[in-house]
Amino acid sequence: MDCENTRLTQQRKVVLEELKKTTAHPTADELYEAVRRRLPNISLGTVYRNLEILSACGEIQKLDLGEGKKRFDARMDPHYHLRCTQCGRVFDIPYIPLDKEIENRLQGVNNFKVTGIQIHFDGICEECLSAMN
Amino acid sequence: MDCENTRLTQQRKVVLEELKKTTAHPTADELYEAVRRRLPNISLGTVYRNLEILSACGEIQKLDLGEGKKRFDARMDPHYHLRCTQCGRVFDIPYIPLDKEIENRLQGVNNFKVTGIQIHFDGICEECLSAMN
DNA sequence: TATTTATTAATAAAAGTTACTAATAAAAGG
DNA sequence: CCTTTTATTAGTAACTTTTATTAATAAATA
Repeated sequence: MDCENTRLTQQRKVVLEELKKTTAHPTADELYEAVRRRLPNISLGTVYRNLEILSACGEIQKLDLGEGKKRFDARMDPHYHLRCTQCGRVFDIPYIPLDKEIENRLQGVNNFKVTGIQIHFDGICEECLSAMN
Repeated sequence: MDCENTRLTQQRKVVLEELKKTTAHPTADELYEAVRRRLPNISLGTVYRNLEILSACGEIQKLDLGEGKKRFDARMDPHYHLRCTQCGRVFDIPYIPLDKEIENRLQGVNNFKVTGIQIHFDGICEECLSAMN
């Protein structure tokens, strides 16, 4: 991906701005709805393409939590994600340095070159927990 | 899911048998191709439905490695998966008890009840590594 | 054997995502 | 500036994976 010859168009700017506004880890479609309030003529394909470019260029993160659709996150510092199996919302989990440790423990057990470790959590959020009582 | 009133039909039996034959972690479509050699009239929907039932009843595992499609695994003892980013194949990685440790380290940092930890690895397999030299 | 109920093949439809195309807008060159 | 080049856009079609529908069939039960 050629990130140099990329133009910060109005559409791309608004997609990035709207994603930065939220911590809800929206899907492409949810973000499309938000962006549409500012750019009513934007098309869903444009949102998809810009999310793709932004994540390829390291401006945002593309998440796959096993839901059959992708989510997006403008927060780029190390942290994990937990998906509430009750309400479906996705929350941030503070980073603890698991990756390094896992990588160390993985040395020697196989003949692969490990280049990435994907970790996420399923669980029940605070709100759903208290609603169960 | 009601696993008691379930019938071991010919179709379901062959789907399970074919999945048990392989360590390739096939997709529904790949398994459909394999099953079709024994049951030429089976339909893709039947394969999908039986994979769903078998995994809901704990006979097999449904995997999501972030490819936009699911994979299936008849191996049910604890182990991890690594996807080769070069050739796309999925390999088994011996289990090391990370889950318990992670769960412990996660206590207290948040207000969620963690019910599941999803881990998988990206990397380059032995074959692709040696092909690079 | 009759009856109930799970399952099937075939097909359509849904959901998420990507590809295509002519028109437009941003950057670069003169 | 004005022209030319090139990235990007809206609109739409198409694609991939998966789920739902339906009438027919097969397995279990009575």
